Amino acid sequence: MTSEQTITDNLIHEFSKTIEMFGLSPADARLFTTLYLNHRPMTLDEMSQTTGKSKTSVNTGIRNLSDLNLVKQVWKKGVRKDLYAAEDDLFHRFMHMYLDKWIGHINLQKRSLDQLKEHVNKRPQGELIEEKLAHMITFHALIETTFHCVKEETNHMLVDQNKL
Amino acid sequence: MTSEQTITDNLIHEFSKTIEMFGLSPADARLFTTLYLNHRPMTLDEMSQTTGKSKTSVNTGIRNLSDLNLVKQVWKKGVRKDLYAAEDDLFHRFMHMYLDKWIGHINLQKRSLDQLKEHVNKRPQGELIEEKLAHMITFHALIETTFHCVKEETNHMLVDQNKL
DNA sequence: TTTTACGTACAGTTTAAACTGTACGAAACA
DNA sequence: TGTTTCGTACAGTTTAAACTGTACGTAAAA
Repeated sequence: MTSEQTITDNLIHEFSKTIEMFGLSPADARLFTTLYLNHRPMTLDEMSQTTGKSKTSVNTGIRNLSDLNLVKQVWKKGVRKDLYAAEDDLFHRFMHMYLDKWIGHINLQKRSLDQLKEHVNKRPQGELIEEKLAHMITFHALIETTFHCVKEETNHMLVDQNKL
Repeated sequence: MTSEQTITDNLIHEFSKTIEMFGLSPADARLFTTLYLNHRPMTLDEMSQTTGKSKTSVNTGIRNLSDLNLVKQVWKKGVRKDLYAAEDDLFHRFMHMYLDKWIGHINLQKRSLDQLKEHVNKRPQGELIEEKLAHMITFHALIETTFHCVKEETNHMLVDQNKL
């Protein structure tokens, strides 16, 4: 019983570190893992008790995870409290969340840099800055094509029939 | 003059956000960008003055960036102070730094999860956990192959002759 | 309708990270 | 040799993030 608990704790601890790699805070990562390892949907109170955090913390954590489409709300007849569950298909969900974050950022930056380029063009002096700016733009372009490639690949990537 | 300064400031601000995407702290990202946009190597004191941070902060920041191989120390005859410069070839450097972080992490986790699997195997009860654990392992495997693919691709990716 | 139970907004608190100033050891200069 | 100038270790401070408890609005139950 006790060592069973320790194994689960270890599992939560380890897996959360991987979730953190996708840009989630330690707390949110831990919350997600808790939800994922639980065999059925959980209420805010249950999560609060399991994670040892306040209900408010859990609430904001769940909102973060929902915004990232990593968690879904679940309805069960006769249950008044909100129920939440981790989404299946971990790999595709996380990858898409991640890649979209990257691609979205790069798109923003492309616009910002182009705009700055306009301003730099109009002044005579800026050869040095201008050169760097060009490098920065190609830098972003390279990142963009890389992540678009990854997105393509992961889209075509087969996952076993259990939906992971 | 003043608007020239604002343009550079904007540039630093924007580009730092991209650097942060690679997992660097805002402060470290800003420091790197400052160094990158400067046309020549800088001393700790110069960076301290330019970023408005204390020398100690700059020092630890530089150490972080050096550990990630994003910054190099430069020697110049007759100059006593340490000089630092941003590495060229931004794209490959950052990508490798990033991919290595991911791949290193996944390798660690593979070992941890395998080890946990051993323990789970030995107890009768754990069908549920066992199933999840299997999913987690394939999850890591998928991530691994993905990032190995990316590494292959970026290795073969050509960058213009200016070395970016 | 009144009562109860839930989710969430908000203000205040705790905790962790970032940062600073002083002080010290080592290397360059005289 | 003594003196100066640098980099960095360390303790203390500031700042930002995470977290909590109360209090309120809303919807279900009685």
